[in-house]
Amino acid sequence: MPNAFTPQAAGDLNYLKSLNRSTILATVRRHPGLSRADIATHTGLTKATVGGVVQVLLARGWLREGELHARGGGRPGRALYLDGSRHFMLGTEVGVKGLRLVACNLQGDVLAQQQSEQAPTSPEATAARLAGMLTDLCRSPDLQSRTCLGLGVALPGPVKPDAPVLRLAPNLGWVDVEFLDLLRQQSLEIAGSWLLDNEANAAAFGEFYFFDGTPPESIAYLCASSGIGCGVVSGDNFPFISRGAQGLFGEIGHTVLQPGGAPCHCGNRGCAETLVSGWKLREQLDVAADASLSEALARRGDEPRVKASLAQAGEALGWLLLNLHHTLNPAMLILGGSLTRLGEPLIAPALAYFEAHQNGLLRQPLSIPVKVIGDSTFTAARGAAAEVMARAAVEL
Amino acid sequence: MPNAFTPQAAGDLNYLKSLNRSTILATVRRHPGLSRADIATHTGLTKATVGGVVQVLLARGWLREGELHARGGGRPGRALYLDGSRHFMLGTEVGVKGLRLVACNLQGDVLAQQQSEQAPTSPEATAARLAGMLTDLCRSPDLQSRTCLGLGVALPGPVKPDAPVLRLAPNLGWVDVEFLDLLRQQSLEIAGSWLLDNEANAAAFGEFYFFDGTPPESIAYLCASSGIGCGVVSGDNFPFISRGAQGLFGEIGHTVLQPGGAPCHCGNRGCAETLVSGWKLREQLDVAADASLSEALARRGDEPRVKASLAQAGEALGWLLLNLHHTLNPAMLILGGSLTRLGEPLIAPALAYFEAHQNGLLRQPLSIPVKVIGDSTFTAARGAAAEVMARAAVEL
DNA sequence: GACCATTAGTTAAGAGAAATTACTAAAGCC
DNA sequence: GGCTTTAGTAATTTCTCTTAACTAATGGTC
Repeated sequence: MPNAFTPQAAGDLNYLKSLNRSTILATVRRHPGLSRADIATHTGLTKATVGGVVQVLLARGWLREGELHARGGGRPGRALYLDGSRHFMLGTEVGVKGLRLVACNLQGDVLAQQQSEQAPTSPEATAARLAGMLTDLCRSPDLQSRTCLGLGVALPGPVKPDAPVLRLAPNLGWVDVEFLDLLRQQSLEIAGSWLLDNEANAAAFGEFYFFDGTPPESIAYLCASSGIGCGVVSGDNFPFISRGAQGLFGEIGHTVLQPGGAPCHCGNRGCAETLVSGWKLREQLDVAADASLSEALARRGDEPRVKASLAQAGEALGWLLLNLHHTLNPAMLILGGSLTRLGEPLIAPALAYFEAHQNGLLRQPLSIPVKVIGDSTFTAARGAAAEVMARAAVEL
Repeated sequence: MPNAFTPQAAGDLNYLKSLNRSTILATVRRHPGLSRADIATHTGLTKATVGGVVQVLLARGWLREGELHARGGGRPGRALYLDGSRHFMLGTEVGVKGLRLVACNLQGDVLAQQQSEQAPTSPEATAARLAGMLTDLCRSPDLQSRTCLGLGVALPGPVKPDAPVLRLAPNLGWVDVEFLDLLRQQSLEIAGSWLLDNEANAAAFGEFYFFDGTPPESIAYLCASSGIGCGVVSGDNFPFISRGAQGLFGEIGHTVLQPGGAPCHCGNRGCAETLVSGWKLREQLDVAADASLSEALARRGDEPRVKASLAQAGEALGWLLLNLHHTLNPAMLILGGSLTRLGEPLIAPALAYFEAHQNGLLRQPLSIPVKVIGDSTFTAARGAAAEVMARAAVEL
């Protein structure tokens, strides 16, 4: 797929340097413990080049040297790891139901987290509240000795592909919000670069960037909560987020599955969200907007009506997974969002539908793995932090 | 979206040079008649760099100098154009109904074309037949004074993303065919690099690469013929084809629109192809496999059954366009493939459906242009030739 | 018509990055 | 201890882009 990190106009030597630095960093990220020599063979760069870049990264606290490991004869190589002790990135998610904040180190470990279950109101008030929580979070003892690389904000709606502007968050009622500017007016003292992204994109990016082990060629993260969104990330050394012309890539909640079906808030009928989404389940099962959907349905799990609704919604979710796969063909599907907390009654039929229908395109099993994140409370926030790290690596 | 031209492992100076050369070439391609100075301001490169690259491109016959154009005072700039007279690329499409061949110059003009309406049989026999036709085509007088940059072959099925192997062409009955190897055994004398791609990808690439005027940020080409496929191309200077993990990106013909609907040859039920596709229309309207669908239906255009079928299929096509848009958000949609020859009875309802439903995601008109290619006989073949040119530009 | 301002394009020198080569460092093996 | 092997560094070379100076060509002005 495309590449996140292509020079807009043309390339100078600076770009080349940045490219190689990011490549080396990505190699260590994916294969912790490699030596300089390993990196050289792995990336195709020469020992000398790798050595130079590694020196810079060590000096800046992005890498640390580990133990020696001998391999038969010869001088043993010095293992290299991401240094998780010198920096941190802030990530936040402004969700329909509340705010989530995390601070991560370079390895993706969460150093501190915080959440508020109070639903956002206006953009301005939310920015003020978020600023307060961020200030609190930054007081965590574990962060004091570290350098901040920046702040990422995830929002539940499409974001302009070329500017940090939220275009529309239907479930918040926000339109064309330049949220970072509102935050800046709060005179926050947060160093580094700030960025804004859609929650599904951020979550997808985080799952890809901080993947345990060698990440797949690409992933699609399906975010099922109040609405249904999807983020796609791919790319070897520069994870790339597919955004589309207007930032609407992955707005699969409004793909039409039943022409003439139930009306959707987008104006059409029979959108995917009218079959499976938080707002639809609440409507169908009479759960109040301020109550927790998962708790309410857990209590009422034995009601036939609840069972049937969840099974039906689950099947629709599987249907969406299938169409997503046949359209984007990601190497891995990840299912997250608050709806995964509804558990087996929803997830099992979704996976069953997908498993039963995914083959056929090549007349052989495709076996695309589907990973379900049971608790994705901080997934998008952590992903926003990952985006900050990726940008910092380029600008280093 | 991602970027076609990212170094797999790491970047050397060679890569940088190639990057800038391609950028400059892309600038001339998109804005014929620019001077060196214009290119410099346009790309951000310096006059010196541009001058050097242009000299090389002139020497190799990729560019030609045109007239002077004065702009007020000062020395007038020398217009630069792609040189359409020194090279050519060969492109072929192995279609379900026959073979199509074109030779293009650097500007995308078709210098020679040829087609055979005889359906392909085995891969080996088809390679032999194609080789003969290619040899014929290369005898065209207009090609004699030119250098061949290579050969591109488009096939109706998914191709491995990292190797020139056709994985499956259901409508040809081919499985895992290394078609370029079969062609090589024909001892063809065609210089340059050879490549293989899916027909929708090739067509999409060609429409993007040889776009008249400044191309949109990205395009999705929906190919409606025997089956339904889709190709997506994006990227500024290095048009990138989205391929997915297994080369199945854009296999939207098998997205499920009606669970439990009519059976599809892929094994599932209710795939998009069961609602709109060449094979479905033939089945529905009793058109023999060896007859021309468009001619048969043109004759029978007044039958209510034909009208109803086409209207229904057209609406399904619009539905597909809509879901494609909401999933990929391309800046432009192009509708091609042999089914567009069925004309208004099919196309009008498709466009009407799309127009009526495309808005809503941002609460404002999205106005994604939809371009219909009435006769796309040589579109995929020309696109394959475009891919050859793009590769040659990188390897130059 | 000489001169100047302005823009286009080339040439030459300088800076930066990676490749090549040669070297030092540190281990195992004999 | 010496040899072999591999890791990492240092010096040199090569390549590319940039900077700056220069030449080229035009229009405008006195």
